[in-house]
Amino acid sequence: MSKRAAQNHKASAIPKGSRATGRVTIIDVAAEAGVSPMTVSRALKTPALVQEQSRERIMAAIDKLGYVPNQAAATLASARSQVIAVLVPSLTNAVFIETLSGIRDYLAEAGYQFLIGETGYARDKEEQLISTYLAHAPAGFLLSSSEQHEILQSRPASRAIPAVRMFDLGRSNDDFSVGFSQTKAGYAVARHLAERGYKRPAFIAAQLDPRMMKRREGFRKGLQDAGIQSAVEVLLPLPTTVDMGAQLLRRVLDANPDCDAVFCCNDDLALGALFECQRRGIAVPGRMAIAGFNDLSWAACATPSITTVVTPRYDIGYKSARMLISQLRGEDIPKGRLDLGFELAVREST
Amino acid sequence: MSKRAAQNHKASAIPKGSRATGRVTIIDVAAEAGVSPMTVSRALKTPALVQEQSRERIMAAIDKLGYVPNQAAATLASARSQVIAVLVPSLTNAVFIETLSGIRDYLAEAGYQFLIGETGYARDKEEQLISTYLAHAPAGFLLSSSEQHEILQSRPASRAIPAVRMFDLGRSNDDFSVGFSQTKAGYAVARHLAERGYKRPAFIAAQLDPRMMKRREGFRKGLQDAGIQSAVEVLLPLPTTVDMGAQLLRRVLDANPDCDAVFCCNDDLALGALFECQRRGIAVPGRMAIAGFNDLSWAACATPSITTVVTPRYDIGYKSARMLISQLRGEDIPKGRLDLGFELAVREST
DNA sequence: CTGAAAGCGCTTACAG
DNA sequence: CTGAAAGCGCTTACAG
Repeated sequence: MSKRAAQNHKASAIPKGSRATGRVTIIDVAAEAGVSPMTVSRALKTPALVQEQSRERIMAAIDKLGYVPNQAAATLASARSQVIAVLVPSLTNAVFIETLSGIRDYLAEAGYQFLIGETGYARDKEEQLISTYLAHAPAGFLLSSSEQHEILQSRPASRAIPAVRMFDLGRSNDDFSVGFSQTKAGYAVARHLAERGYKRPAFIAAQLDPRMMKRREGFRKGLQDAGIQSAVEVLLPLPTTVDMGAQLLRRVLDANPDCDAVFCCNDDLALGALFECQRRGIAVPGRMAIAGFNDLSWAACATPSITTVVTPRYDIGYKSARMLISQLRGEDIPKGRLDLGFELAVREST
Repeated sequence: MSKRAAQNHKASAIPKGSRATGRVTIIDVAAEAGVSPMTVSRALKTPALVQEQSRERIMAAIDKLGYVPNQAAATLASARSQVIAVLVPSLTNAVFIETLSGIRDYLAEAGYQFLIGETGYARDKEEQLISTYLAHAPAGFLLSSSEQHEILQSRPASRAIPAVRMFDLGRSNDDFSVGFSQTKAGYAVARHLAERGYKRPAFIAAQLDPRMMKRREGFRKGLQDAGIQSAVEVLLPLPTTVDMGAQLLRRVLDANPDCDAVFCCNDDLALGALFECQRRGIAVPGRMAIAGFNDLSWAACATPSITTVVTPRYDIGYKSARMLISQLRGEDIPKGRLDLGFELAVREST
């Protein structure tokens, strides 16, 4: 039994000047199992390289002593950590939460932890978070905007940290991204409303991030291609809430009472718009059609049920994480965009 | 300029057998500033102990070289990390997300990072996560159940890791907890319904965790004290969704058509119940009153607006983190429970 | 399949 | 206010 292991059993004198932490180390396990520390390390990381008999004795020693590996030491020695830094715009938005669930599920399988940063849709905040996280030597980054990507890629090649961009697809195939086309999704909603015969559709949005702007762009183009003129657009650079949806609908009606449909750039706004219609006795969809975005849990069971764009947000998280870990493992995966697509769920509200 | 710093400027030959990472270290900064590494370390951690002139030269060197501290090395050397492990039951529940926002805000101010674990309301999952996180030598834990607390406290005193329990209050003053009384909140809802004159209130719940059971217990007691008999209780051990609220309401009506009010153990269920009433043409609150729990964003602006219990979930996160950091800093804070209370928001639905 | 030596980049514990 | 030495607990890079 090693000196340190002994400390765990009887209060032996701590050597003068010692910094002993009392922690069980790989050295204690090695002594207990009668092998070298190096073999213990191998038994943990690459068991196939260790003789079965040694492996068994090592595992028994680990159990007996209650050994817990010290990640800080491993990270320092290998210059690689098992931590992935994830940056999302908001933590109060169900969409990103589900993406985090996907990330978590994949990383848990793969044996990684993750740090979550919330950028608040602000670029300087993003940069600050990246600096902070670099100190943790993360193995990789999962990001939700393109600028950060560039920051990481500008590092010297030897120190490059892999990154995958989520939600939106990169413009080129030069980097890794997983998502779907926001523009096409907006376009699809416009075409659907046109086909249903709505003449004066409005667009409302809050939390004006680049993705919202792409949905709007696609929506405009769709209306244009259908020969329809948008009734009105109301955009507010404030956080998205259900109540905000009610407010925006009021503004739409004030500005253009002829409006007969509204594309809400997310389901929170759509729910608020629906409640506002109910409050005013406006029939949905008879007098006003409502379309949302994301298919959050209430969209399908609202009265009336809400037409919305079903987005693959869980999958975006899961597959972004998978793409990142593949890179880390040096697997030969093609660079480029993974387009997971979207679906338009047509329901009662349109 | 040190050997390593030089490497960053010109591709000097890498010594045979070297493990140089190419990273700028505290040694490079020290050389650049003309002080010892120890002084650089002090300038970063305890600037007050370093002469202003040295400090300025050090900061200039840090800027010039682009030094980023290596947390793994710091953690290994000091046996303390700047990471807090947070365990919450679910990441798809807005309640816990807002709690995480509070935690994040306080920890960001205090210079800590955090790892988030999702227990899925399962005890074995909790224990497994604690083991995993212990390998990261977290400075402390923020937990949401009591069992884990005991696991951590059973460690030898010298290696004890501080923990604070969130949401629910501890039974005694022996440990740290921040939350409110779930039982009293349930009680308050019952008394409110009784005062409004409802005769046959039902209770519905999903995701049956201990907190739900306490709300139910309080609700029962409140009805009893008001001399009212509950119409029926429907509990399902499945995840909470809006649609589940609609299903549960249907079951209540099937089992007891006389029911005139329902206490939904959270707002997701309440929203689903409201939609189901609208679908069936059941007047709310005329024929059926609905009360929820948590005051999520839609409760106040639904049609009709939903009576609910306003819970201090952001504050629970913020103040739990504050309590934990106080402990870490060795500040003299009294052990015990911090009761943040709750509020009953009486609205149109009751 | 296994091990001895050196090193990762910090901080501790002294000593001045 | 400052610094030289040792050590935190692992993994790398060899060598067998």
